[in-house]
Amino acid sequence: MNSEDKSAEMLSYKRHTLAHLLAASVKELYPLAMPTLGPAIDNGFYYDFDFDYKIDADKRGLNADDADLNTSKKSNAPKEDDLAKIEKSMKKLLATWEGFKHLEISKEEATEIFADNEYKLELINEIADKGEKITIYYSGPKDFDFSIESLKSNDYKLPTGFFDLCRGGHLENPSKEIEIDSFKISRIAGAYWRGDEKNKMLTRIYGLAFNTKEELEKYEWTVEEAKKRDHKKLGKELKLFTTSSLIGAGLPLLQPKGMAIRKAVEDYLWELHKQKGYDRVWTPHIAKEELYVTSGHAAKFGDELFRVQGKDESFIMKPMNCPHHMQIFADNQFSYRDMPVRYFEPATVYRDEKTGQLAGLTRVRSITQDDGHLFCRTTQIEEEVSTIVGIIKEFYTTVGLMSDYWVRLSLRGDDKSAYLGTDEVWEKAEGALERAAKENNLNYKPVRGEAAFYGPKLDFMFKDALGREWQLATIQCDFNLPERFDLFFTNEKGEKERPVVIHRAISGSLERFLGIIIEHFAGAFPTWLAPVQVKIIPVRENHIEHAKKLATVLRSKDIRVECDISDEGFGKKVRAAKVDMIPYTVIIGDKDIEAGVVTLENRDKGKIGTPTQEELLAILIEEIRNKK
RNA sequence: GCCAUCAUAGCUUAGUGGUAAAGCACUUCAUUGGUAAUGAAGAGACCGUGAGUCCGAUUCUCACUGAUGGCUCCA
Repeated sequence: MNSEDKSAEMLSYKRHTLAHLLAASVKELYPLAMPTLGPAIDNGFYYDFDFDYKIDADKRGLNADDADLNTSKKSNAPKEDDLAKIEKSMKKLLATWEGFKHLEISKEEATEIFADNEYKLELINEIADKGEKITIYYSGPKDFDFSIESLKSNDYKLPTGFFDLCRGGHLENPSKEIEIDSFKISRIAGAYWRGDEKNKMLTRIYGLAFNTKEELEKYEWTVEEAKKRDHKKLGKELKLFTTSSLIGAGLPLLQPKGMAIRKAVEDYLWELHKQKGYDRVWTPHIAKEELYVTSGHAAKFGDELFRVQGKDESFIMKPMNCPHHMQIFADNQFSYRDMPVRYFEPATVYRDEKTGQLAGLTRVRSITQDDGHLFCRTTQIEEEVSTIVGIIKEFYTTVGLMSDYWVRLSLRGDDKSAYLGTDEVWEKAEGALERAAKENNLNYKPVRGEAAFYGPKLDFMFKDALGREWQLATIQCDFNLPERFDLFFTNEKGEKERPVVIHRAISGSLERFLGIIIEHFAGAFPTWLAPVQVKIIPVRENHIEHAKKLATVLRSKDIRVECDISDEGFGKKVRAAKVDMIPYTVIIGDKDIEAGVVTLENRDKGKIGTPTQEELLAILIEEIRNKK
């Protein structure tokens, strides 16, 4: 083990130790709380408790008042205000924790010790079933000692410390090894037992922990910085999008400035596709349920479908575009000479996501996919996939996200019966995808068993400013839909041949993509994406006419321009342009008008020079065309 | 959906059991200013919606709506 791994391991030990300390403090402050699980995590630790555990007072050695408290309807869980108290208690307790001791016990002994804790019992059974050793870790002062008998008669707390069912991995002497200000309790949240919403919701207390106080502060600073570029905050400040409680949760509205960015992305996407043989199509937003029964989406999306009741018929808001595109294909009599057939449509679909899952632009109920489907022969998969990979690389290189990505090549698992399609088709498709990934030098990882039941796929993962990983672009082979809709074309022999469908999306969803690039650029968009590309500032009121004329000329060249005609001081107008992070500022005053030029400045480069109108146009048009 | 926190003017926030304050933005007037906020005045809020407690609620309680964070990185 190298030193880096070693120190990472020590940090994880420290975090795990703190999880125990948290549980011990909570048991002191809330004797009725039932500890469940508490691991070390990326930035610290957490511990889940059941604060409303129905108990048998006698069994747990508690008095009747405590038991009564536990039967009241109101939750006994601590509130956010109580976290400081818990943290304080932890810091006090830490000084007495000089070590850990452990004891290996039998399943029977463990069952007896944790008889009143159904969560621990579940774990004990699992451990025993796996044939692993059951161990109890006890922490406290140096000269402590404990026996199985003492554990049986106590509720986690022993006179000198705290014990828990645990597999180990702690610091040897917490009181010496943990800097008191290098951890803190950060927040409280609900969490289902084992993450399954069918289970009871527990109360999770999160803590942050790092090697030193400085590292903890650095982490908190990073989080603060990340918040500053949060797309929800910037979207509001820069007037990119808004929401309305009258319209509903998860249904964002794009302001003109947000739409300008989206349009630039959309146009670029189409530009990349139209030269590769794609055709634009358009499909309505609702369809009969039958369509989705045939496609299988009705079963898959279930209660996520929005239903629309007409006078006599009922419809469904489309959750996917694929079935619609299948119908467009089916309307034709294609020959093998026509293949591949490629459709492209940035189309909005609707899914009734759980309200708690909705967030800003990244998780919404109206999703515009830059969707495309192509129909081809198995022999054409590789070339088509390669073309799409090329588009993806070009697109993400342009927006500057290509530097931190990886691609998951999702392949069929061992149980072949779980997948649709013949071995031959799967092998061809998987091989084609992998070759396309290789040829294009993608940083890809094959993952067995990750494929959809209908075919293998390539998923592109990119990281945003907050370090969160987003699955954006995707290329999926589909052997299912052509089957379900009985699609075919005529081959060389005059026979019906089933095409393979390839689903592809480059940005994933335009809403989510907008959110991600807002954070990626922290609002300072490159010129081609900027909602306002040029701000014209007349120095005095009598320069407004010149400014407006120039604005008209720029606008006629499709340059997004704003003219500051407010009656404010010059300095304030300059500041406003900077605050809005507008790429180019053009200043027009007496000096400029006399010389027949303008003063041009750039957000990043500062003053550029004094070009003539023609020169200005050339500079801007060149930059926008090159997507800078 | 569930847990926690929150909701006051367009935005950011202060405040109170007796119907509210400030900054920015906005409007008007003065100012004609060459690189990050000219000055003054004005207008703007039934304090998210609905109910309850109270003589009286924006403030306390409940419900609803919406926002934010969290909901297996496993003993």
